[in-house]
Amino acid sequence: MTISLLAKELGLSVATVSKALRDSHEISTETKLKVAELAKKLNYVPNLYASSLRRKNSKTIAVVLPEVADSFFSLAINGIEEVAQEKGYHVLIYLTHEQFTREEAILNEFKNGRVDGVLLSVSGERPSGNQLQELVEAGIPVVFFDRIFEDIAAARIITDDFESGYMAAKHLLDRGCRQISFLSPAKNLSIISKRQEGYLQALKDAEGPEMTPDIIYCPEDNGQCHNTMNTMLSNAVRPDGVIVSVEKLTAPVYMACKTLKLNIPKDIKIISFTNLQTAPILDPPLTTITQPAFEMGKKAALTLFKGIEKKHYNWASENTVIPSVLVERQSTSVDLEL
Amino acid sequence: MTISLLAKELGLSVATVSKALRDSHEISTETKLKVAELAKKLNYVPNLYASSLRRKNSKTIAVVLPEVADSFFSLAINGIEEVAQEKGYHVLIYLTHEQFTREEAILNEFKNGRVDGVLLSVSGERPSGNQLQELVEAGIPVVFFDRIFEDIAAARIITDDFESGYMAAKHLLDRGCRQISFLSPAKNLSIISKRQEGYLQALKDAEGPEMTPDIIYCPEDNGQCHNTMNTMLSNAVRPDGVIVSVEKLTAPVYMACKTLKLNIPKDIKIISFTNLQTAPILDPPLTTITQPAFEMGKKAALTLFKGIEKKHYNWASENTVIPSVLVERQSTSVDLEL
DNA sequence: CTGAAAGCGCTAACAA
DNA sequence: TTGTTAGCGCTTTCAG
Repeated sequence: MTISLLAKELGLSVATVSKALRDSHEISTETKLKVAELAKKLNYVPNLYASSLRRKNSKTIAVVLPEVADSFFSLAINGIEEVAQEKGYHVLIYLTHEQFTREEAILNEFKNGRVDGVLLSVSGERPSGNQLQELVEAGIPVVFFDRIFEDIAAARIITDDFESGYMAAKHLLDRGCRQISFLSPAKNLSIISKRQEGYLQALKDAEGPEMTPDIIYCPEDNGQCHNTMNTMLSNAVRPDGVIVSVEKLTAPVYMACKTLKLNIPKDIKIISFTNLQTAPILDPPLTTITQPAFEMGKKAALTLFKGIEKKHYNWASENTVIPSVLVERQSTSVDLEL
Repeated sequence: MTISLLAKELGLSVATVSKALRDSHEISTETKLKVAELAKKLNYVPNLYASSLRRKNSKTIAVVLPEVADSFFSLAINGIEEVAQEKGYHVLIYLTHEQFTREEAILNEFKNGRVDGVLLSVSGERPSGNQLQELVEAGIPVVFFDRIFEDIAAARIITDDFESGYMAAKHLLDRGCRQISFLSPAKNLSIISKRQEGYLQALKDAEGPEMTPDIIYCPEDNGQCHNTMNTMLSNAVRPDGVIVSVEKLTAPVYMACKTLKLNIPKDIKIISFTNLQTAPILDPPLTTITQPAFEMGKKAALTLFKGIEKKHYNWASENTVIPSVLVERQSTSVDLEL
């Protein structure tokens, strides 16, 4: 089914049919009706590629993520998809698996009209600065969400990672912890560094004797990670509080505590950056710093469409910070109602 | 950057450049090299829409899911994306939110060359039979995964839901349960019915006095669900075993038990269909039936590409069943080492 | 081995 | 209000 077929059937020109289909003001209501009717009857679906080629837009956006097996990104996708569907846009999804080269290759493909805009959470290895710069210069709207690349002038939807890190540490301090470790994935992610800075600052600001920060790197391959944790927790001076800076390290820590028969929160208190919906039914229920994932996804998409629709000339300097919230549960409680 | 620009620069024709770019055998190695070099230097990226329009394929597949905030689908996406990226394909993602009308609208868009193939997990309301039929008839490869629509002849990648349901019930029976409830979402999903049938069969097959099945529907809006569970668990004859047929009902059940001070597994044993990675650190650790999510995604994509590449003439009758596995943990244990 | 030319389906000047 | 026409960038016969 093509426009020209419709046109022939109706005894009209392709131009007229095309305009009628797009509800142009220069077409009579009568013909519009006739066209619409036949289109429906014959189940006409426009060829998006033809129209994209001609109009130089594609009605599709790209979402580039490190991964999707993390509840933050899952929730964010929901937010993104919701507004995209509302706007009649299609959503392409790409996973970088935190690999720089993949990210580069992916972004490179967007330079030729493939997508009308890009939503990006940069990979851990290092951000694809050049590709990004070129994209932005090519006039393709880019919105960072959650994980940004500072050097590129693009809109940003983030949460307050420094604040959150500070908040997490402060929370543990308030609960009496004096030896707080910060558990970090090996990657040099900006958001993790910010959380880490917040943690360091909170230690500095704390009353009483100075505390020595303790940052522990846990590579993502399981074996290693488990060992690191076991060592950390079996040490003579083991932490009495742990900040888990990233969701995927939560389960390993809990498991390690179980193995070593460390009681949470009596022996050690744990707070974790996560959107896990099972936090309240963990053993014990986990105190979390929860990111507004859905909202961030939604807001990011909304901002991207501002850029795509060129409604706001300075949309690219938008810098939205949506606060994370600390939800206190038993993993950091002081009384032992467990 | 277009082919004709490259051609001009090189003093060649567009045809030659096009062929060189696609590594055609009718082009000399020398010119191929020259073309490749300049293309890289000028950062040429082919316009996918132009080539799609011409070739009638799009190098993109669609993945249509009920939702993504479920660990099964998150994991499946990873599998899908992996093989798509390997094949150089793009992945469009669409969420139906279990709504029939959305699913219909989405599928309808695929009729005009938008995608080369569709990976579909049907929505809960009811499957979009007509749209699907038309898609299949239009020659667009469709692969069902996890949730299928029986009446449509398309490849299927599923798990053994009847078996799993049977296995779950059998497991509880073996652990001494005599009053087993089956917790179901309100939707009429084929996979849930299969699990349910397995459960019913297991009850029938069980030795000893006949047991009355008890199927409890929990609508997805939270309040309702919570009430239903509270009622179920406060009844005079409350269940001593529960099969949670779908991931998202797990947390509510655990919460309800907590509220009612029911001890799992002493007072009530729970087994759940879920891919939650936090299952081992729940309170208590949760016995699960785990679906091979990543593998299913991967296999589904692989099968789809068979269809797209037309390598196997009868790929559409492929019907792969990947078994789920029962992982026993404390939520169904008989001794009270808790 | 290279090139000329037609056209994929649609849109947007411009004419009528 | 409708129609004519010229492409968008690419692929693909078919000639050279």
